[in-house]
This record gives sequence, C-alpha cells and structure tokens, in this order.
Amino acid sequence: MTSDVMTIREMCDAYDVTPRTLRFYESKELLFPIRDGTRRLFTRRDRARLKLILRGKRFGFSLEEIRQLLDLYDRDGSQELQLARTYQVAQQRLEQMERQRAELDEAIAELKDQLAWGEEALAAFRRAAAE
Amino acid sequence: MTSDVMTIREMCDAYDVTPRTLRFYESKELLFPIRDGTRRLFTRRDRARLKLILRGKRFGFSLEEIRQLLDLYDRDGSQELQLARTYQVAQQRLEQMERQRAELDEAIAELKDQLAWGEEALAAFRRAAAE
DNA sequence: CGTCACGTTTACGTCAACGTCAAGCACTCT
DNA sequence: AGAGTGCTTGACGTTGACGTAAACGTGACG
Repeated sequence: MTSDVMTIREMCDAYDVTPRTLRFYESKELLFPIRDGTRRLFTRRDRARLKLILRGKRFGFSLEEIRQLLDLYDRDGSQELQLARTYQVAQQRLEQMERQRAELDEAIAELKDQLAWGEEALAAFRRAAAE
Repeated sequence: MTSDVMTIREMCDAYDVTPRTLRFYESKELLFPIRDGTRRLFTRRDRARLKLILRGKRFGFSLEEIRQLLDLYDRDGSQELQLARTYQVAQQRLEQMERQRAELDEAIAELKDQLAWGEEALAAFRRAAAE
C-alpha cells in the first residue's frame, strides 16, 4: 500500500520471476507497465494479469493462448461471453491434460513392467554369483 | 527374410518413422547403418537399437540419455553392470514421471475447481437473463 | 566526485527433435 | 535421351520461453 505501482524488482520479488521475464511479457503484450521516464512501473492491473499468466502457465496454456484470453477481457465485450469463451478454452485444456495423464499412466505402467523384468534378471545374476 | 539389411524406406514403413528421423539418429550416433555406396543399409543391430530408441522415447528419455544407455551395451562391460545401470536410470526416470503425474493431477484438480467456479458464474448469468 | 546498484535497449543464443527446402546423384523404364 | 523415382548431403527453419551479453543511463550514497 506504499504506492499503487511497483518497480520491476518489487515485482520480481513478489511473484518470483526474473526481470527478463517481465520485459518479455511486456514485449509479448501480456503486460503494459507505465513508464517513469525509461523505467517500468507495474500497476494493479499488471499484477492481476501476471497472476493470471502464472496460473495459466501452471495449467499448461501457452503464452499466446493466455494473451488471447487476456485480450478478451480488455476488449470489454459482454462479461458473459468472455466467461463462456474462457470456460470453453479451459475445458478443452482439461481434456488435453487428462489425455496427457492417461498417456503418462500408460508409460508409467509399462516402465514398471520393465523394471520388474530387470529386477528379476538382476536376481538371476545374484543367484548365479552366490554359488 | 529376403535379406539381412533394410533400406531406409523399408525401415520407415516398418517402424513408422521418417527418413529424416533415421538420418538424424545416425548423425547423433544412435544408429550405424552400413553403406552401399551412398545408400544406407540398416542391419538387425540397427533395428534392435531403433526399437530400444522408440521405447525409450515413450518413457520420456531424451535421445542423449538413450544414446548413453545404448553405448553402455556397446562397450560390452559386464552384463550385470549394464543391467544394473539401466535399472537405476529407469528407476530415476520412473520417479520423475511420478512427480510429473502428481503435478499434473494437482493442475487438473485446480483447473476443475476453476471450471466449477465458472460454471456457477455462468449459471448466475443465465438466471439473470431468465427474468 | 567517484562508484555502486540497478535500470534500460538491442540482439543473438539456447534446447530438442526433427521439418523443410535445395541441389544433385543413381537407377530404371520407355 | 528423357522422365521419373528414390536416395543423398547440407544448411537453415521451427517452437516456446526466456537467458545472456554488450553498452549505456541514472540516482543515491559516502
């Protein structure tokens, strides 16, 4: 509450990102810090956007997808349409993630099989060595 | 059985990879096809290695990791040591994959939460529109 | 007044696993 | 001889999310 805006370093500390990342996000039009001369000052709006960006990344959205969703909210169309669109995109992403999990589970099961096989082979070696 | 070696196209058809992939693997020293003049001829050994490569990829090993494991078998040390080493690497990989799955599960749960929230918000819009 | 510490811009580098040309040889069919 | 097909090498392009280096500015501190 000391002030309404934050410097790049304060942002980095607060959100655990590097300056490079913030500048990169600005260049990609994900953030729009105002300028004090040459320096960036990040507003509440930027902070809200950054939170959404980081959350989106955890969900596996690409920065481009995130940008499109954020733009949706900037163009200030119907709140309901924005929400519906976001909901739809999120649902698709969820499906992707569940497919990913299925594949991962399959691979894990297969790898466990292989490990069991290897364990047995190693046991055979040990038996042979024991005599 | 027509012959012991296969051309690049036969390999591609048999293992569902592109010629580029096979040449790439050769350049990375994962495969060592012999040459008939300028053409590549893939031996049984190459086919065995390719199978291992493709399996390793399903498990999420990088090509470099796969190369190291394959090299292990070429250097022809003790069979037991090779197996033990492979077993160890595979186990580490399994741990990675299970961590991945945990993260993915967490993200999926979080995203489902968000979707539930969005669903409710949309329902509120619809109720508002219904009057 | 010097010198930090932090800020800036621009531009090129990184990593993985190939894809995509471009240009040319080798062989076969007609 | 010409056409077509398949294979070759070599080099650059792709994708995503930044890292890194160079060269410079600027404000605060002692």
